Amino acid sequence: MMIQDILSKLIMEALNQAKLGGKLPIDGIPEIMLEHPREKAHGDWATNIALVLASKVKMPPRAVAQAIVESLNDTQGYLEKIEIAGPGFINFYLSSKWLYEVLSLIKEQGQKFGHSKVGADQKILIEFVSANPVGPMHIGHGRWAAVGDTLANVMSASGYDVKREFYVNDYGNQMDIFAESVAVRYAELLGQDVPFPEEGYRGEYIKDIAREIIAKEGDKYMAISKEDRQEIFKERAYMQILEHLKHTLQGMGVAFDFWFSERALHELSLVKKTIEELRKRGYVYDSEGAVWFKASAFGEEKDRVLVRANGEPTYFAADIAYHKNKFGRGFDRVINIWGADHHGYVARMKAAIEALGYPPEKLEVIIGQLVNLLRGGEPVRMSKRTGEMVTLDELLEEVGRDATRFFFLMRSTDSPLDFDIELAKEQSNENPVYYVQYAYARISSIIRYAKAEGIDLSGEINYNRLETESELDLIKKLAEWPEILERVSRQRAPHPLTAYAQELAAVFHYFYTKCRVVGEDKELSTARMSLSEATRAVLKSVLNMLGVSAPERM
RNA sequence: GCGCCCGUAGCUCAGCUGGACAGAGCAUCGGACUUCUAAUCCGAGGGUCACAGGUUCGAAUCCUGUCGGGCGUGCCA
Repeated sequence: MMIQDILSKLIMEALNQAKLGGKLPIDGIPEIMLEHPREKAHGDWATNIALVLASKVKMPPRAVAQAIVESLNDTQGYLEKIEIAGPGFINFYLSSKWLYEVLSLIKEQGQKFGHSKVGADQKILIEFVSANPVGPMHIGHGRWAAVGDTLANVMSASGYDVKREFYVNDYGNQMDIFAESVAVRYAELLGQDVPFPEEGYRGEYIKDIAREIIAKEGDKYMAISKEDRQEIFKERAYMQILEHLKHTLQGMGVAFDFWFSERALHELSLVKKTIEELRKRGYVYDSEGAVWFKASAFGEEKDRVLVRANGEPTYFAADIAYHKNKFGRGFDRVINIWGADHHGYVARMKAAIEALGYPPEKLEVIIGQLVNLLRGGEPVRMSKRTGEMVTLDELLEEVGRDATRFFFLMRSTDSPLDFDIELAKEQSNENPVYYVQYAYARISSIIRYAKAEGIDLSGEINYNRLETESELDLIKKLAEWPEILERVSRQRAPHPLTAYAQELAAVFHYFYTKCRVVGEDKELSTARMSLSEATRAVLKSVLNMLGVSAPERM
């Protein structure tokens, strides 16, 4: 049971007690809000309950607070002190007894500390990245890879049953253009003069694919028809890109549970069937030779095309079928991570889901703002037209996985991210990744030393020897970890993790300068060693969630 | 035009369902290594929370409007 729950239960009991004693004429009990005060001088936890109740019971807030405090009965001795402060806040100061219990809990649970069952085994599907299989991943994909993977890590720790999925858009027009691009480069390399398609993919990698075909099989494909050539090249190039995507994701430390092919939807007629179902439900009509979805029935500004006049279904139609399939697979919630350039698509997708009879809130879409790549403060230009861009592979190569992931996870997804390559590469104090990793390496070093000096934690540990401010602050920071995990899960936003990692590292570094772990006093050394071990376990958990390595030495 | 996101210290950004004198990192300035990792620590300066109204006992946070930036507004994906 987390300390908030304990406190909130105590307050609730106090309210009932005060009511029975005639001190507070309340009807119901409002939700009890507890927070960490900004100021350390205001205690470890505070509640505004008296301020909330004051107007209802027509009493001055401080008098309400007084009545509550008088009725509060801390039987377990978790509280050191309770104060009424300011306009009527009640401030709680935790006793070290509770802090020591946190330490023994961490010792017992190790890296499982902070894990919970708030997710209640709800089945969650997180779909992210889903880069088109027509080229290498770009920087923006990297952000979604990091965010999606870390969110999945945290939600799993919070008791959700989470699966990661990559939707492969391996169908339709873009694949044809992709194939044509390869075919044209192939012909070009063999000395033919053919015009490059207007919308073609101009990246150098297209030429590489063509070169490889030539190297392996020469010019034999010039003998067959253009159509056959493109069909063969499409499959080859697709497979190659898909392998490449998997390789890049591996470099990011991301492993998907499922790779879902758009083609499969079409091959199994699921797109057609979904449109038919929508039609049966009365949300489809024909007009101007096309088939339309009545999005306007769900408050959308206009209706959307499902099947074009040329008979080809739209991407949207396939995506509806895809989402129907997701729910059909039994997921309670479906989370999609999309770039801001797709946000106009959210409402219509939700409309479609509603039209199919699913509650639209079962689909959660995280809209992430885009990434700006900088190098030493200067924007790096990228152009889809010329195919000139910095790929995620290059970034990983240059910056490394740890810094890449950490930087991608540092900001709220609501904020556009400035990713400065030079900064991320810098192995200096400007770089928060190393700051956190250094703390980990430092703890590891201390623990190695302590073990060598014969300190061991197998016997009784007298936690009450930990009594200075820097020690207690460190324990309090460790105690926050479950709150962070819960918050990240609830808000579906991983960026508090990096902030916490930095805070925990900072509190540890401070403890390190104030307290010597290994010393003459065996009992004290053991207690501090145990505190170090606890910090190491939690820091390791944080880094694991982030997908950043925890080096034993630096 | 309309929709979504954003506007907080010199820079990059936190600020959870409104709460007590607005936070962090970097940068700047000044200190700390005979002791378990100085990739560290301590201290200082630095803000009309874009602007104007409103709701509230209380607003960076909620509502309305204005200005500024990003993205979107396809029978593209």
